[in-house]
Amino acid sequence: MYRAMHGRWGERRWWPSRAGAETPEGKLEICVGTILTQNTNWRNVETAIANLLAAGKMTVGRLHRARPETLAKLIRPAGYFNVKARRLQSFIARVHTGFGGDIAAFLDRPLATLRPALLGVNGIGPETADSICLYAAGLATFVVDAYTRRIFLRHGLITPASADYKSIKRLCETHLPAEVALYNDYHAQLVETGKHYCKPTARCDGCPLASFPHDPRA
DNA sequence: TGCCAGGCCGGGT
DNA sequence: ACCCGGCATGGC
Repeated sequence: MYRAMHGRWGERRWWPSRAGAETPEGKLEICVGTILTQNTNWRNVETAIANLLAAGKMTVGRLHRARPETLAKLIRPAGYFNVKARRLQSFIARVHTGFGGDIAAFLDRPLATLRPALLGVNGIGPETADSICLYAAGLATFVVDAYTRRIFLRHGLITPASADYKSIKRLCETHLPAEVALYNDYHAQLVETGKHYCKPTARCDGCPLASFPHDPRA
């Protein structure tokens, strides 16, 4: 299924997009993006990120010191701007107080400690935590999202009873080599495929996965 | 015109 | 352990 999707869309080259995941600025931008894109179209998130950059707020220090209302105004296009302003600052607070604002140091930990630390931040759930671990920290952890669940359900790889986050994640990680580059692109492929062909209303026609057994109504 | 978007939290059963 | 309402803008 991965080869079919990759053949259709090509390498997705998700994060890092702009600054590069090697630089602290790039890592921070990825973390901010993961929070802003919660249940939100990436297009809107790009506008919000551009606003933060233009306002010179895309640093740990500036995000930490900014008033919530100021932040909310800048990230308005991303929706849920009040909750996201708070979530952004609760994340930044950990980086600021625990690691002197050094985002690279904050991320430079094994999965076994970084992931729980992220889950302890109010506003960071399993998907956002895994996205930060995979895309910003470069750790091999599989990211599960609504499209992953929907596609796997339609293809009978999971059942409604086994469709919880942890089960789907485990399924992927036990059947795939634990490679960062693969996990990175695989998640992106699922999202791209889902956006075009696996919305709540069934439109499987032309889907790169159409030749695999599936039930559009599932 | 609705429906949907790269979720998560808090309060209630 | 689930279930649900709330959060909100912008594009197709």
